[in-house]
Amino acid sequence: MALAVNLDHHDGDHGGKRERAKAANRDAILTAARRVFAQMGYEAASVRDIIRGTDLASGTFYNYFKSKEEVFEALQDDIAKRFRPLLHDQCQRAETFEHFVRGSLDAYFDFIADERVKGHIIMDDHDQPISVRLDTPEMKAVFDEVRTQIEHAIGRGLAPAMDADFFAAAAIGVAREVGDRMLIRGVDTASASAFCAGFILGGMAGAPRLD
Amino acid sequence: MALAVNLDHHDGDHGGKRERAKAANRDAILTAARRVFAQMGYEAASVRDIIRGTDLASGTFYNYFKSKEEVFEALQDDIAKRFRPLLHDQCQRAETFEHFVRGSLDAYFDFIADERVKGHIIMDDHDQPISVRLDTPEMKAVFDEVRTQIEHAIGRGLAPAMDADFFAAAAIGVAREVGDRMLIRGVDTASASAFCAGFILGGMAGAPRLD
Amino acid sequence: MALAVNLDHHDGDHGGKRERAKAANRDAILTAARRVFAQMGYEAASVRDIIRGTDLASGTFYNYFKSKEEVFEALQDDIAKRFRPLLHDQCQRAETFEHFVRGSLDAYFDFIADERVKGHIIMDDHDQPISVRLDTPEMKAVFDEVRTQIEHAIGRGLAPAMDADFFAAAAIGVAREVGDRMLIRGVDTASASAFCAGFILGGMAGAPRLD
Amino acid sequence: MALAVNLDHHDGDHGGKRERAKAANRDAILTAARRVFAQMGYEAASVRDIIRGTDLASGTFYNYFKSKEEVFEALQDDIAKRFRPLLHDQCQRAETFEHFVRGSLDAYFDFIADERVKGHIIMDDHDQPISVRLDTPEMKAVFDEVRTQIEHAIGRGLAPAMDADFFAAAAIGVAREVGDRMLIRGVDTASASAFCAGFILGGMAGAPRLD
DNA sequence: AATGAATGAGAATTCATTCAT
DNA sequence: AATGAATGAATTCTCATTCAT
Repeated sequence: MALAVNLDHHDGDHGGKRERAKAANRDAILTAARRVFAQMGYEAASVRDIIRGTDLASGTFYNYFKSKEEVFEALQDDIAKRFRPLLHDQCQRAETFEHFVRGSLDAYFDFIADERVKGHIIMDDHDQPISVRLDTPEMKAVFDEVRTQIEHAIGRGLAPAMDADFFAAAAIGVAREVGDRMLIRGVDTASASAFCAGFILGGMAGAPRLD
Repeated sequence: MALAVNLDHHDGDHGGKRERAKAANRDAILTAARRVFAQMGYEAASVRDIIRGTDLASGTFYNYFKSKEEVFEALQDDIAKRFRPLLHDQCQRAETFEHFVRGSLDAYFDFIADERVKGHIIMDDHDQPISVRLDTPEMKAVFDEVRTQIEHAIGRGLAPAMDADFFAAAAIGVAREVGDRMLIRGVDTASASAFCAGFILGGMAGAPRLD
Repeated sequence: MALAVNLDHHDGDHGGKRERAKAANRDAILTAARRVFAQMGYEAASVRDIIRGTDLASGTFYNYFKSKEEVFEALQDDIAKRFRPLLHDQCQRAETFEHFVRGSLDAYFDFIADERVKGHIIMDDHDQPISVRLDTPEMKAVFDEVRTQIEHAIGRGLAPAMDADFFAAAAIGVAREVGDRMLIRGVDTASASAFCAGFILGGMAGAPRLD
Repeated sequence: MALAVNLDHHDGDHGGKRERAKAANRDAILTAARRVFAQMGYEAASVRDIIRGTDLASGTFYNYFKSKEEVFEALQDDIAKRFRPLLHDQCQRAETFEHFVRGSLDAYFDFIADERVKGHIIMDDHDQPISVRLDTPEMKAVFDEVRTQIEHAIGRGLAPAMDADFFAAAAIGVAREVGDRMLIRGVDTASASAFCAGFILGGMAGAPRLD
């Protein structure tokens, strides 16, 4: 009689080959999707484009994601998970609004430079960097995060009484466009961040007050 | 059904009906394209969608444009032609950089408000305004125009010695994002323009100098 | 000056090549669908199977029908249009229920024999006739028609007081199964019809009365 | 997840757990298949649908059956095994053809009512009963069984000299269609059976004689 | 020049089946 | 024997583009 505990070896095989293969495939899809979205933009990209960027068969995509949208969301989560702590740290330490702004900008520019280094920002046919796509899950997630933090900071009274909504929009606009320029001109996070910080803090001083 | 302008077949009157019909058909396509791009976005829109928004037959499209891309470019030209004079007037009159900035912003916000009034900005399912699509030929053309003028102005020495490229990027970023917000919150060009002017001029003051 | 009435030659070109080609294509699709449904059954058949049975390109199917369902309905209409007059004539002339039954059965067996002669009933690999498929648009339409007429006749009091619903079901069941058998054994409409008439009229006599 | 019956791996006990587990898995597949076929119809059902209705993994299906077709056949056998004794009992006891007919019809209507009670007959979206699917292994098997018995009975001379083939077809047609109606109207096996018995016996009397 | 049907490549998705574990 | 991920063929449908009329 079999008294040995019957370990069902098929169950939670978390360190096994199967599990590792699954994780690898999921990663392969996400990586391909990141590249494809960056190259073609989210709208233009098709599920086929994503799987073509992979060794996997077409049907395999659907073992992991139901649609392009779901990959998009997974990427957003991914980015948000990586960026949020960076930003959060900066915010925690900030005692003045200037610290907050500079810290956030440093986090942002470091993040996009890092993304690029990881190859997530792609060169075009003439070896020019394709500027960061605005319609990419990456950027959506980052900007949402930033907007939230800015509004939060303004809510805490770190900044003067002004139109918080417009202010957040303006600050994001500055960082986004300057970041874009920076990637085109060549990565120099320090000067880009410094420029933006000066601009945004100056802008804050110059913007109309609410009474 | 032949709803297209009906042509006589007997002559070659180049300044006559035929020419006018051609212009009318071209216009019909451009108008439909504008609406379709605004509603679905450039990527999602198909040539079919454009001709469906027209009384013309599908084949007729190709008598006027080779592809969706070509329509896009034609629209950009179109917009640029309408926006450039507005902007140019402002620039001509400007004696100080502040005048130039305020004038340009007024021109910009008036332009996007006007675009919206013309129905080019669409309400979504919940009757919320869909913010101006950034991936629209309209907006691409406008930003290019603005960038050119800003760089030109900085080149003429109207502004202090600073990173002109970053400055143009920052100013565009501010106008773009705040314009977007404004359309969501409700059109109020005066206050949006004032906010941006204050912000950008303040930003200029705060941004790092070049030595 | 062109005073001639400008006939738009693109409009209702009902006798032209275009129109003839359209009608021919539509017919080709319907014919192929008929064959495919008869061979594989409606459920098993795919749109691809239908277009493969045709010289047309895959996309062309969708110029004529939105789906397999729509072809099915077109075929049903088709059949109903051809069978209804036959049945109707029989019904008009019938003065007794027996006449009605015999006339309807004659019409039915003639119809299915005719369908078969037209090649709509297919031989299998061993050259055996594939019995008429019950799940074919043809047969659905015919049975609906028959059921309607039977219920109508019973409603007019041509038959004794009995369960009209069951009676119609029974009569259809007899005709359907015997027709099926006949096609397998070899077409002999006279004896099949005579058998069914005798059976159904006897069945009517033997079926329980309603009080 | 391993929900399948958990096997010991250490022995070859052919009458033991392993065998019982195998039978249980086979049963689980058959039960799921029965439900799925009844709900979606044989053609529309996929192997995936069947295994989804099971705790088993997809690959396990192929340890028991090679295809959907094989499950179909197994179900037919299954049904035939359950229905044949019922029908056989009736036949054994029958001393007259009338007894045989009534007994068989009772067996048939009891069988389909029973099938329905077991939940094998499904309600549609409007809570109307979906009539017994004719394309189900259940029904195929039942009709084959009935046909065999009828032909056998006629062969034994219990009925007058008539076209046995057509007679069997007619009787089956009546039972099938009336059974279908009954399920739609509401189960009342006694009256459905009585109607069919009267109809078929009357039909037999009325059908043309062979000389 | 305008028409609109035909074309066939391509996209999203599902599914039967295999096979390493 | 059971598992379930991977596979790639098959299916439905759309679309840009061509071309005979």
